[in-house]
Amino acid sequence: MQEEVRANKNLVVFVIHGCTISFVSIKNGCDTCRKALPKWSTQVRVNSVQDVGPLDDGFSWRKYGQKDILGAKYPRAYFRCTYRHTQSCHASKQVQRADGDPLLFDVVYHGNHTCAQRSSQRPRHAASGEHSQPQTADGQERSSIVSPGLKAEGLENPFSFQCKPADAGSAASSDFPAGYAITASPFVSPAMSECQVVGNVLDVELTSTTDSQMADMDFMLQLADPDYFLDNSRYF
DNA sequence: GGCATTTGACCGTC
DNA sequence: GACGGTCAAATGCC
Repeated sequence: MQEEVRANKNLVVFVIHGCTISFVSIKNGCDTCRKALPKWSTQVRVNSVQDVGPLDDGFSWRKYGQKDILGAKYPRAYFRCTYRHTQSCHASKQVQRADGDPLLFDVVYHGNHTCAQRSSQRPRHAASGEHSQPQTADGQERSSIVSPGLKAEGLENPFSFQCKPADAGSAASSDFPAGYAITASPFVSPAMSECQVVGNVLDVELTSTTDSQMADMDFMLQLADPDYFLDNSRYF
């Protein structure tokens, strides 16, 4: 499943079937807290140009900006969590249509939601903008849909995994406790049937070619608790 | 009225 | 100076 892993002492980047997940270590001497936030991206394909359903990932986002990016055909939209101020949730994301494929969106997430709120209610401007709720042909709102294959595996949240150390006795895995569960919220798309998440993060086998500390780590990557990940970032 | 998006201006980084 | 990211005033919708 792993396509590529790029890692050094400060940064680890996973590229898995088109889905890039990068973590900036909190120990890398960054200037701001924002830079220490986990960052990952995914690509989402829609069925039609008008179909922006996949951009509703279950959280409530507020658009705060849009920029034309040099060399990019389409502008980049900037979103932050609606509860940024009320709950100090600093999750944000950037959405940009791919140049070569208008049906493909590049979505980059920064930080994890510290708010516990999902966008169960329909956004006020659901008919416009880039995170409208997916709707059925008759205009009814589509309920949350879980990827069938993952649902079959008993995962209500398709991107919530259990840690799976390859070797419970190894020094590396002892600090990465089995059963440690966190949630990759951005990938919980209620619009799974409407789109194709090009990259799925399921099982990451991380093998270092440059750092002996990283040798043959095999674990289930989980995203919702970056603090834990960053605390253990010495492995990267 | 409250909350959302839009969009030009501003700021920080390279 | 160019560029990307964010701010905030203006505006619109419910």
